[in-house]
Amino acid sequence: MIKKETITEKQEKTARYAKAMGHPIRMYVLELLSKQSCCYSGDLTEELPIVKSTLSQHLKELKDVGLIQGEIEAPRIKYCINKENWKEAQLLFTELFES
Amino acid sequence: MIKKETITEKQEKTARYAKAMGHPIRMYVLELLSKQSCCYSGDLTEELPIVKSTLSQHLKELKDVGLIQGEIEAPRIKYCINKENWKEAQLLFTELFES
DNA sequence: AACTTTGTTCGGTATATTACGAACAAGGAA
DNA sequence: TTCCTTGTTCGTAATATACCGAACAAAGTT
Repeated sequence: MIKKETITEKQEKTARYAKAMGHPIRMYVLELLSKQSCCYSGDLTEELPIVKSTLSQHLKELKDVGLIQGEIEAPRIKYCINKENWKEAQLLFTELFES
Repeated sequence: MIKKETITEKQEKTARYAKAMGHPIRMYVLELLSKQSCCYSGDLTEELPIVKSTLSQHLKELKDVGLIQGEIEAPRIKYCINKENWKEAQLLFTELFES
């Protein structure tokens, strides 16, 4: 965490979102969920060249940063975009690119 | 590098840009350059809480991914946005968030 | 209760990232 | 030529990331 007021909270937040998006697997999941409303991680394990434990870690990262959310639908978990934060990220990136 | 056609080239590229943007220092530099047309890294060293060698590494990363470019203006180097790639990144992120 | 399915956590390993200071290179100024 | 300024590269260290397989936990099925 940078502590010198040169860097704004906004920049920190944008960077945090960008970092979470900075991996092909996570980018894939985000794009999928942004078009498809929801998915189950079992589906992802089949499509993606990684084992479930690794996928779980990537999903956790996306959850931790707030870009997705999971809802238990036993025995599976349904993932979707966290619309509020997704919108925030969209705004942050739009502002960045338009300035 | 993921090699299983699930993940598209576009997603790989977007993730690559996102990763480069995924650090507060680099985000700061990008935002500055996107509004200000150019800057010199000496200015950045004064504003930012890092030493010049660390800054040099961050700038190299942004250069390597193609988001900025440097022009020698001895004895300094003038940095600006690489407009072509910046536009590409903008497009990729816009598409991602709008889909 | 025993089994199955689904996903997380743990332990371990390999590689990448971030950071610093020292040393080096390039070029202008004295 | 000898400084000085600027920025890169090198060596090093601490921490983070990415990945796997095995073990574990939760909850529905048989």
